[in-house]
Amino acid sequence: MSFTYKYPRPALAVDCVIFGFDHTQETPELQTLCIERNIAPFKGKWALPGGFVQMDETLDAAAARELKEETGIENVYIEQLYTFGAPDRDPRGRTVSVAYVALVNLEKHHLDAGTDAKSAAWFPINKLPILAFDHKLVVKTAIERLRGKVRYQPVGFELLPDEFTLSELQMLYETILERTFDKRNFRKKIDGYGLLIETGGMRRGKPNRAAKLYRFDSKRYKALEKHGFLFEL
Amino acid sequence: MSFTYKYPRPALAVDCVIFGFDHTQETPELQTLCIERNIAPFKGKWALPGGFVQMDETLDAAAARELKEETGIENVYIEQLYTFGAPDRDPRGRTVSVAYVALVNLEKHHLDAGTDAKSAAWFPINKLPILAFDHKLVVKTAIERLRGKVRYQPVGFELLPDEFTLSELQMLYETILERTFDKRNFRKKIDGYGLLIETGGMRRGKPNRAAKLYRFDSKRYKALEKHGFLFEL
DNA sequence: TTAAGTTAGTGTAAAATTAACACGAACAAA
DNA sequence: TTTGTTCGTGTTAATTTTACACTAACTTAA
Repeated sequence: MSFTYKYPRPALAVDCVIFGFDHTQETPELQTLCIERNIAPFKGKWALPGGFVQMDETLDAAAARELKEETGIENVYIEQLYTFGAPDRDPRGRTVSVAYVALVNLEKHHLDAGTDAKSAAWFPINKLPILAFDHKLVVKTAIERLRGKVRYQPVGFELLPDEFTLSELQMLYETILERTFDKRNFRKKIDGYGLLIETGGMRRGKPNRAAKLYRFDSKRYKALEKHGFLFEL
Repeated sequence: MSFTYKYPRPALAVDCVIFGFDHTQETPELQTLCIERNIAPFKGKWALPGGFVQMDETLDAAAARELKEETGIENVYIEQLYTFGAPDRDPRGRTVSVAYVALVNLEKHHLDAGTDAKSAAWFPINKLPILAFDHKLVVKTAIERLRGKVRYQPVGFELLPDEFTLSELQMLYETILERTFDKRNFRKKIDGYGLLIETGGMRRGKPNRAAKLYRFDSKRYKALEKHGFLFEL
């Protein structure tokens, strides 16, 4: 390969902020998956899963690969967040990191599925440990992005199981946005978008009235999206 | 410097989508500044201003530096957009580019101010020339970001001169969002935010009634922003 | 089997916001 | 002084958002 630009280059990494939500908890919290580093720098400290970009893969592919390698998670919603490039953010030398956000349902993604899972753990976003590098800033940026995004794009469903109840959906939004919604108004609004399909199933097992299960109609959303459809919560 | 990661690294560049708006035109269009490349690859083709990131500068600094070097523009609004990393996007070899968006007022930023200005030109976003690399995609992404952002954050003012009329402001929003607003409703809404200050000056010179000049109260906006203030158009 | 406890599911009315709409005032040029 | 053009201003109807309470359905324990 002939490349005219031969000056020193920063190393290029990807890091993933993985948001997990457990709809089975009474008072669920938004959680983030962290990895305990077993090499220097920051050996023994918690950090976001991530690693270096290879020469022949896209950034998205690198993020998906690292996600799978370090946590066992794959086939989930993932999108680019922001690129962090402070010259001193990695003590080993100049490293620029393209951060990604992934959304998963906690029930589906048990940690024991991961290759390297012993050193991984979920932390509620309000009780994060001290993180390596500038990962605290990365998580903060990711939370802001999620809060902004969830209001005008129906990505919240990515945090729920395929089938969910309306109460679970409401709880999810209340958790992310740190506010409450009126139950009837919330249902009216969601109903108005026509994006949920009753599956016919019911959520049973708790000592109260069973709740109908729904799934998100992503086909219909994609069709509407093209014609300038606006989701807003 | 001891750096444990010694594998091949992508080159790292920054590119700038500079949006310019000329409020003096009768039917203004949003424009983008392009540079005619004088080196291979894509020699003689139009491209976004940009260049490689140096080892000791932040990404923001690299974007600001390239902006100044290639266009003479400095001290303007600039923010990171997205990072493009398709393996084949640069024929010289793997190059990842962190794209930025800058907003300027066309009247203020004449091209002759730039060092290298002879090869730079503004193009209306609907009449862009064929662009080098994946810069068409970069511009498309930038337009989408601008359209989304302008509606819930008062960044539009960056495209106007310091003092502007309400009609100019309305025309700006109509141009960006490709829709019209009712004059009285638009003014009512803008007025409601209390973010404009009458400067006392008037825009004269046209054969019609003179218009009051305003400036954006960025101090007040910053103060309100902290307490969860919402701008929305 | 029945009672107690808990969450699911549903409608209406008031308040707030948004949308529609027209004309006299002010200025420059002819 | 007339003409052409943009500036600046309120009200009403329509729509959207908010506030609010009870019965239904299920499980568990008595």
